[in-house]
Amino acid sequence: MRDRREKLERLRASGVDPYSRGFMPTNTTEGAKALLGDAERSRPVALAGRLMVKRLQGGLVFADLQDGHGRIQLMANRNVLGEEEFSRFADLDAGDIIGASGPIFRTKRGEITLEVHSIQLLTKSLRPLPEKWHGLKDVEIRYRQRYVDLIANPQVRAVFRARTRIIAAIRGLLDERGFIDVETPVLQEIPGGGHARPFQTHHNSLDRDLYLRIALELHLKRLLVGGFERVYEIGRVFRNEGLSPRHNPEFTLLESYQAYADYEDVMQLVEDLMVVSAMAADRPLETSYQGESVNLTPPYRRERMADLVLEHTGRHAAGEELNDLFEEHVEPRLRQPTFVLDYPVEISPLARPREDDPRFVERFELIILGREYANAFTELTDPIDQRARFEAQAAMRAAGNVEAHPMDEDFLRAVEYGLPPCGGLGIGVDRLVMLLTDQPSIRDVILFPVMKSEA
RNA sequence: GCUCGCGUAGCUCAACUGGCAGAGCAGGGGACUCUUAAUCCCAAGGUUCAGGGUUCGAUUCCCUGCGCGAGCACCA
Repeated sequence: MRDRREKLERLRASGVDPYSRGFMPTNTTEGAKALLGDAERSRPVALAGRLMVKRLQGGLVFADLQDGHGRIQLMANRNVLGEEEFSRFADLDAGDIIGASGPIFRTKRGEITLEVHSIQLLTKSLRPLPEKWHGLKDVEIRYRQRYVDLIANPQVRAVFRARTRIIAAIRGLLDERGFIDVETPVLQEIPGGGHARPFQTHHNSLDRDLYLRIALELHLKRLLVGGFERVYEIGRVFRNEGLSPRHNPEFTLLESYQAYADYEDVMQLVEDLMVVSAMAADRPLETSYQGESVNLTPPYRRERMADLVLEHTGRHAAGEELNDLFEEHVEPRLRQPTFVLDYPVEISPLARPREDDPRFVERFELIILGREYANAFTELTDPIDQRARFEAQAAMRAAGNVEAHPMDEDFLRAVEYGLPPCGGLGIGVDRLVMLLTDQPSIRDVILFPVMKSEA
């Protein structure tokens, strides 16, 4: 650090701007490598990136230049560059961002290399890079200073590129099927659509408390009332809960709603989404997660919750007890993709009851490796029933259950205008990305995860 | 919030039952015209997370705090 500050001042004194501009690369490192083909030398190209490793060898300097796409070796030759520019090149530090120009050729060892004919220092780096061989391992620094993680660990960049591709593929499929991509409020008066403690905030000029949304559901359904028949949103939601390898207080949720569909149709959609997502992540359907093999090839097994609980525990149960037994005894044992069907009505205040047995609703979750990846139902469209469900939740709330669903009169008013029969879906995007990039922690798929204050 | 583990140089890691805190890489100086974890020589680099305690002596043992991780709780 100190040495580099001094070097910075020396550079300035010698008339070099250590934070210059005006350099435009003609190619990426990968593009430049491809340019060579079978030729001995290419036309001159201009590349820009971060200098990663420097190897001095007398009158030659080899260095690796890293850009957003990859790396290429640079070679500077004293006899080609001239004494002055050669020593300027040799004086560069690992971490500096530079522009380099010259033709591409192959070294005697066969490495595709740019022969440096001119260089420009674009940004001087004042801090040393992590160890070149072991990279950066300290997870605390990796998460707090993700920029360093991304410089030092190319596989981390690959994970986040895969994340972006997965989300693009999801959008692509939904767009193609006529869903429209919408944005609904993050700041809400009534944080509904799920069971979770919200973050509270305050609007100063309205002098009113607001909450960060915990789900997307109720606004998306209002849009179905309004006449949009297929909508979806991929957006950040916030839940005021503990942290774990599977929980970050802010995370990305996909929710979609499709008029005139039911949960059977949504199961089909989920299977299709899983396939396009895996493809986008370059992940085969027969794959593994953290060493455990899993086959994502549809169709997925479909089982009623009550049947699964009976099978695993020998017990007939209903209501919340059924769900508790399921979570404790069944869910952890469901390793291959399974649609668990027909949840108790008590824990599903927004879902449509089964006609043949109103103790249950037309709801499913997709469980893979003991974890939930999707939650969906045939939506409740009866405003009278919906009001009764909210009132039941409000009673639980009054009894001290802070996560019971709050009453939302405006939502009820919307449903009273007429919500078309529809199927809704929610998918935790971060957890899906974890599965498809084989990452053990949600922090590995969120660029800047929530951390405690730095000491 | 609870339990357990971890915290040593910029980075990756050592340091026996408590006995002078070390190496590699990075950074500094030097040699070297086909290296690619370059190599070789020289010098430098520390609040051992913080504070307290036990001890002749603490990186090591004890307590408290902070941070990180895992598990639990919580989170349908």
